[in-house]
Amino acid sequence: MGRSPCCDESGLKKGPWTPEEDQKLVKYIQKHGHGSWRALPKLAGLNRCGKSCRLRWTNYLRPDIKRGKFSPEEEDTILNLHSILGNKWSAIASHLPGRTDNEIKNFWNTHLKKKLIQMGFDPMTHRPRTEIFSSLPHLIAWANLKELIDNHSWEEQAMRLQAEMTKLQYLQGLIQPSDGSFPTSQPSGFDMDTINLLNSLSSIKDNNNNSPNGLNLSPQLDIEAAASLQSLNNSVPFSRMPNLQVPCSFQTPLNNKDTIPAPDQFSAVTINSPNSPWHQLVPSSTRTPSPPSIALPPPLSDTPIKYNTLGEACDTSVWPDLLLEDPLFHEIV
DNA sequence: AAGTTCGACAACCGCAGTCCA
DNA sequence: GTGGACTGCGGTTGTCGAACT
Repeated sequence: MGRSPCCDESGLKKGPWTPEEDQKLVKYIQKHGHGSWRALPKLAGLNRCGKSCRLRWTNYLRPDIKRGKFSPEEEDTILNLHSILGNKWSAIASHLPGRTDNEIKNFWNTHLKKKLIQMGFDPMTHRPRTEIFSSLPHLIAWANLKELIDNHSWEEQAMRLQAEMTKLQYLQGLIQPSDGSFPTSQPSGFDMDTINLLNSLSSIKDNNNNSPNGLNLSPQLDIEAAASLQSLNNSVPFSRMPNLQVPCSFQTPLNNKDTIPAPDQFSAVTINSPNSPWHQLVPSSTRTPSPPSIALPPPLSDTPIKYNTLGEACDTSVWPDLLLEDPLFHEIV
């Protein structure tokens, strides 16, 4: 075991590296390899500790490092892997060629984590932050009461409150489908973890097949992933789940040309009134199953379309219109 | 224009695991 | 088997430039 000797020996430089130091380090490693990091600084003529040299090399100077913005595909992979692996940055980095664990960690902390929180998801569990939704009825009631006192009649407000509660129930049903209260798209026992795993397997497999920089899975794992996908496809409505399980749009216009057909086991039905431009997807016992090929996920890089838990096409960067329209949502989030 | 705040990211710290004498 | 040296890893801090007041 043994604790590593402290790097703080007096005289050793700390802080940002200068171009000259970088050049020395690169030159030395190109010529001799890094060998022992502890011995390297002296040999390379650097007034740094070996640990600092190692970090500088692995996180910044290594020739195979890919710099610049993360692509949407990389972001997708990070999110999926993080939902399974948690903060195992090195493990995640091993699936993203050219990216370092430090870079991914920073990207997560500065971008993705905030994004998830803003969307109301717990960045650690990737599940909806239920405390927000459990407090929603109270907040809505409070807000409505305030508005009621200010502006409207009791009758008018009673109707509004009822509408809000219906909206909320619908929302909860979609986000937490396992409670079985509202339209649910998943068979019992098919939880978020399974979805995450499935999602990741799907993206891993796709990356492996389609990208020269794809993931380096062993053939065996690839076969297992494919087998898992296939078996899950037999029991699961959709094999390609959305990023983060973001509930995307809860309703889509019926007359929209771009509307994606409801996936297998679901029918589009109108809600509220026959003239409503909106529909929701509900389990359907009458539809015939789709061919297996439909259930297989399209290649990640080739498909701009993503699906929410109901299988709707959606833009994962967008929150449900229902929520976004609600000023209360902005107050809470 | 100067001061302050914020965000992004590079770098550091310290624990834990592995290797080897 | 033991303990020191070394490396890997994840969390945290520091720095710097941009945006804001």
